[in-house]
Amino acid sequence: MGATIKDVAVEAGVSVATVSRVLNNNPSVSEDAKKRVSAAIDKLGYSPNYLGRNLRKKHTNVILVIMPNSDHSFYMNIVSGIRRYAQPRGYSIICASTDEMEGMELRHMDMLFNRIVDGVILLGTNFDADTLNKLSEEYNIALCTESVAGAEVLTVVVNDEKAAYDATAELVKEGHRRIAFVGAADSASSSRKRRQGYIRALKDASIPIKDEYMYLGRYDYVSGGTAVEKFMALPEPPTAVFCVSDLLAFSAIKKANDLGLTVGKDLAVMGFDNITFCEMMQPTVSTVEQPCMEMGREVVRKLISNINNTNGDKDNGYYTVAHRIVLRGSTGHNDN
Amino acid sequence: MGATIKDVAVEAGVSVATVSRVLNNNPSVSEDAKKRVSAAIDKLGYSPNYLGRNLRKKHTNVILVIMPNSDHSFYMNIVSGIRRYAQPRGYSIICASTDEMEGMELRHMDMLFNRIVDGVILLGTNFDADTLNKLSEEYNIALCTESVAGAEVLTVVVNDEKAAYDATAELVKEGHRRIAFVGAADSASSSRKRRQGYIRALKDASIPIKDEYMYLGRYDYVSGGTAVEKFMALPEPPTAVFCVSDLLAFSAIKKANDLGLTVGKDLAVMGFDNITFCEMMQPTVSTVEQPCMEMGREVVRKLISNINNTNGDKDNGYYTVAHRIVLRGSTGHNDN
DNA sequence: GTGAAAGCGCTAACAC
DNA sequence: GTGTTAGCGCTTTCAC
Repeated sequence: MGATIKDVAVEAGVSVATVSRVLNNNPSVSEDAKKRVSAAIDKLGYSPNYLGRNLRKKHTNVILVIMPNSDHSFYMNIVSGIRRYAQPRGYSIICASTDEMEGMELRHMDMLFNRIVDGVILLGTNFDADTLNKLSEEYNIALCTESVAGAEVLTVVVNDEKAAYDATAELVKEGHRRIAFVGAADSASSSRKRRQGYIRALKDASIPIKDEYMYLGRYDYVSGGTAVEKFMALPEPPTAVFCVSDLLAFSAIKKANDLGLTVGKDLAVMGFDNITFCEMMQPTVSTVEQPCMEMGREVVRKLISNINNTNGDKDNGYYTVAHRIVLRGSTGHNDN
Repeated sequence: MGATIKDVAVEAGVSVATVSRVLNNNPSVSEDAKKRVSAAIDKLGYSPNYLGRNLRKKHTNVILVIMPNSDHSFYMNIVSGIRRYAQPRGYSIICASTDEMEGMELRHMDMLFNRIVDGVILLGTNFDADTLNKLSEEYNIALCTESVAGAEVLTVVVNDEKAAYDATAELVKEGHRRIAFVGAADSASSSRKRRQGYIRALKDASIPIKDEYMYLGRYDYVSGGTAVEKFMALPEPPTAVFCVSDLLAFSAIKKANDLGLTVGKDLAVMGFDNITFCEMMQPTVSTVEQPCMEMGREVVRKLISNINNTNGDKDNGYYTVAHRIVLRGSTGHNDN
């Protein structure tokens, strides 16, 4: 088992250099030699050992995507977008997830330090700006969906502030004046920015900001329900809730249902992300769509360009990509 | 950038062999040397190049998981189980997904052929038994959640026939006599087996099998709704529907709702997999739970043992793992 | 306890 | 158009 380039060479009666040349589509090799090498490869069932190749070439053509957790089906859409761009260009994409465990992110980054991958795309990160900047000097990294303030690192995100502004403004337009907000802790820059957008939209509509209409928990499922429970116990409960993730919206909707409210009528709920399940829920859920495919494509496109950029001027820009408000049943709109 | 073992050696005033020894925790190295090497490593910010290391060691300690698509959040739970076992044992797990595209599976397997990974776990496959058997001779591969008939390859799955039998029997026990089935094409062994289990359960209850109560589509979301639409147009529509995936159940439920039926009362729906969203749906959905964590753990445990088994007798066994029926709102049970 | 040196499989100068 | 050879960064015998 495990034929090497040398085996192929003797089988084909040529030197290893010639074999290597046909492997790499080097034009300067005769038709005859090419044919004999191909035959030998087939006969021996040879495939090149990439450890040797990559060691020599000093790059691997694989890019690692690190996700904070694995239950956001939203991340998968980004990965799809990344893959669709990268694969035809000779890059393999591999994924790892942090499962929100301490130290895991750094563990995964080892693949970068150990030269197993050429670059890393972080779909959310716990690294601070300093660390990121230092990392970015020596390695090719990029942020996607979650920026970090002060980090001069290639990042592509949605304009979170504007997106939240638009979502909230839409709720206002529907006639709501008592609009609550469910966010994650402000440490997540996306949630912080969305909260700012929410506040700005209320201000623009001359609606006073109420602390009791703001709930900050975690990005995951449970917090939404807790928030709604709290909101609905208020003397003046809100008529609309804007959640910074669809998962949060789902749990908010469920709790509202349990409380006997008809979502879309008694209470409007708006999510964020537009994951597939939004259309499967009952009612379907309104949300802010992040253009996952496009984000994935853009971030990997720029990252690859950085990787191939030997002269030091890499693109560490901050790019935003257009969001879209999707109105469905949970805000009283018709489906389809 | 990119210090090598040689740099560390000169910095520490020792030979590369000694550096390598401390890197690999070889006991036969003096405290003093160890200290100097560690200092040099820190100073230079050195991390070993795994391409060199792996080339020499002839293994990489990474295992690849290939998924048929990326929207089954169910797969992610298996990957979690795999990771939780593998990581503490020095193995990295990386994921790739086929996105149901022709040829992608083989493309990903290249990582195995190219020695980039030590083994592969297939969460569903398009390879036939012959191919799999041939592959398994030379490489370490395993199947999980989806077996293939005639393949003598390490596989761990749920007993699909029995699981479907139990699910259907439960529906019978609830008093249903008109029970429909929504499956994927029989080419998917899991779906075929589940259909067999469904049939056996009906037979055991002396309920005649009706062709018009059987719908075979795809594993994904849409088919469920189509099926329900068809079923409900029947002169004698079913009172219960068993779907071979939760996604199918979700879409069945949605369609039933659209048709004005109250799921859990007018129509019972049972899914398969127990993905997280089952608890978020309205009503919550009853299902057959596959013990993802356990499956992941078992399959990777056995695969790693195969990888480390230099003498040729590898474990190509077929293992099943216990399923569990979870009763929720969609079959009229309380959510608790 | 430590170092010199061979070699893992491959690519790329260089020579012819 | 082809072969020879050095060497990518590392581990591991084998001497000492």
